[in-house]
Amino acid sequence: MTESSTAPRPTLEAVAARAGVSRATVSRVVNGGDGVREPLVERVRRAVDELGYVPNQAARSLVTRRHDAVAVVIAEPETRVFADPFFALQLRGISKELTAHDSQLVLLLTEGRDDHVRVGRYLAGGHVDGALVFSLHLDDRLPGLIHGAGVPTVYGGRPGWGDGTRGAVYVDSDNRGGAREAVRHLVALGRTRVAHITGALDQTSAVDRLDGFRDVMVDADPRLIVEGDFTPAGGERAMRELLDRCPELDAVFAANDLMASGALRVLRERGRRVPEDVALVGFDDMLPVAEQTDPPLTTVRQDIEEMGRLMARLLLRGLDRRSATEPAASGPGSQSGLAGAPSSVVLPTTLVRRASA
Amino acid sequence: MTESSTAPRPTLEAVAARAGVSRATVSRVVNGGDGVREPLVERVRRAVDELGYVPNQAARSLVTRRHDAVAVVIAEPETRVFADPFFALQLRGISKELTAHDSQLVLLLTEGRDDHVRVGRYLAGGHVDGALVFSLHLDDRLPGLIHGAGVPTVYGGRPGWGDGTRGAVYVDSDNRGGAREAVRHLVALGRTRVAHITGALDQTSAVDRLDGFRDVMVDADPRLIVEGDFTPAGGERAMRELLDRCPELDAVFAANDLMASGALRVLRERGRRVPEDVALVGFDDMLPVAEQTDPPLTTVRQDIEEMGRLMARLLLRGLDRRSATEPAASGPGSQSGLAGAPSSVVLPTTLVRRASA
DNA sequence: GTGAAAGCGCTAACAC
DNA sequence: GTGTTAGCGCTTTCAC
Repeated sequence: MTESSTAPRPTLEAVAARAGVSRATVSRVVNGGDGVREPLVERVRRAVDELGYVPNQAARSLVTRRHDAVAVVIAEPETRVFADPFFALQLRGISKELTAHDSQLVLLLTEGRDDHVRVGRYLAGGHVDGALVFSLHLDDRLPGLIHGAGVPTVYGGRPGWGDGTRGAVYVDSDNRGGAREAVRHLVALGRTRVAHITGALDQTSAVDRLDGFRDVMVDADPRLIVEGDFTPAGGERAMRELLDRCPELDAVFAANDLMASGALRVLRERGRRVPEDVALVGFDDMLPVAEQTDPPLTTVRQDIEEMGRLMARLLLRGLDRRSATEPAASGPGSQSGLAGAPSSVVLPTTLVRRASA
Repeated sequence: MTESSTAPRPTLEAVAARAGVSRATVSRVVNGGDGVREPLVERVRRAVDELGYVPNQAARSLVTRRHDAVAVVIAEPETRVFADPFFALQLRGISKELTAHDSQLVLLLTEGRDDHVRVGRYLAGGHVDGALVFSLHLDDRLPGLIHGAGVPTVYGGRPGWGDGTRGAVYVDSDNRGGAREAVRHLVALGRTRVAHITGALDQTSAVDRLDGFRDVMVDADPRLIVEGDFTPAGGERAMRELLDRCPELDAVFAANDLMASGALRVLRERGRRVPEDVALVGFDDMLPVAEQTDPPLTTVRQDIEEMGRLMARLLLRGLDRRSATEPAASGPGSQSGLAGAPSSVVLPTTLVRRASA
């Protein structure tokens, strides 16, 4: 294992001794140096460099109760977690924003229900200043546990109505509006037998997109709606079922691009031309997928990285606000529902027209 | 922001008071309960539950110098970071192993050179017990910084020969052997004009695969080797160049599946049949890619998730060993090169035959 | 076996 | 401005 000496790291004390000042002064310099005269600042800085001093974060957190760290919880029980670039993009957005704010990203991946308790315990343990939580499923008890942990939280996607999610702050896309636009586009193309491959219906994004579909296809033939699971394989399966049940369909709206790509393969395999025989619209505008299918996908774009960034920004803003007002507002039982508290954001979507519809 | 009361969390002290014992006893119970008599253990446990006590990790770390956290550093400057399922898979493997060991995963994504200093500082700050580092580029100063930080580290992929990487522990695939096998397969198929699309040559994996290619195609026409960058777009670009330079080529070995998929598109676009006119082999066996291209890719499989798991296991084993021997071995300047220290692992690869070659 | 007491390294009042 | 001091909540000798 690569590593250098196990020599004990220098402490504030050591720096103070070397610079010939008190620990308090060193502390001030290390934390910005306000209210310390220039020559001293200089002396301390030099001592810090010479000794290679780095503050011990544990000691600092112990007194400040800040950690400059945020947990990112991805509650995806299945193998799907990362195969989907979706999470990756959100993570990037989050990472950028946190970095800019000098906060660390602690990644909590949950593989199954058991992990939820672990996550709850971790959050309650006061390791992090806040949490960003994704991909909740309707029956999750995670929100309850998180609520119980008393950690400021922003959700990615509108959470369901489980424990502790009323009043929750979240960032979401306009899933319903986007779906509506997608289906309207198909209708405008003259398609009349429009099918829908839904996402996993235990997630609000899938439900909202289905609602959007129904908004336009008010009395859609129920055979034209099949539940998928957001994976390419699920898209294939759903497409086969649709084709079997309703061979005369002339358009498909898939709840994400990954499923659309699966559907596309099945359509080709069954000899349907896209878009001539069947028009196809996806959701996400995940470039590596949407641009590289043949034909490229018409899809509903949501700015995923921006969603991530926004979540982080919302959380950090809340934390700053709270630490600013803390002395006054804190106390047993106080809720953080102050005026000016961050509130949820729903981002608009746009239809991107390519060749598939 | 969702959260419950800001009521101060109970401390050891509080639990001790409630259970009618000393802090020391509570601490013992919380940490396993050895050497505490059963009735007391029970009393303390109940008090813990009733109060909802969760240990404050900062306080604990301050004295134990353990953090039960491991940093995962992904040094990928470009947008590519996550679009590539490669990282995702490794992360999953790592996450599983860390979880089983009750360690947290702190994700450090670097977007550019500037971030390296930040990462170095973070690691030196003693936030984590060790680090897992990926995707180093040859000119990276990251290894130097990490070495300087004095944190036990395991690398993903053989690091180059920058600062502080001699003697480094790493987990890698047998890139050279795998490449050899791929190219031999093409040769066995009767192909004589075998081209190679390399990965980004500032990474050892790309260099090793190129070496493997050369091992078999001993005096390959230099026009048949084009540098790619591990992305689909890079694969397309490289394939175009190859076709322009050397239209008579009859086989291509791409250094990963993503580039192979790009190459495949270009081959189709230029009217070459795969595998009839041009046989194509990839590397990775990234299922969502390799299985779903048309035709499916023949490729060199490496077990990426297992690599991640192994990296974590190696690191954790090293940490355990070290904390066990610490009292004796530590001291200024001591290196952790003890007998029994984990050493690097190179995992075998296997050729997976599908339709493309 | 259990408790008392001494810090871990730092920040934040409060004096000077 | 700068130093002094009192903890933050926990683990860990060391007595009993």
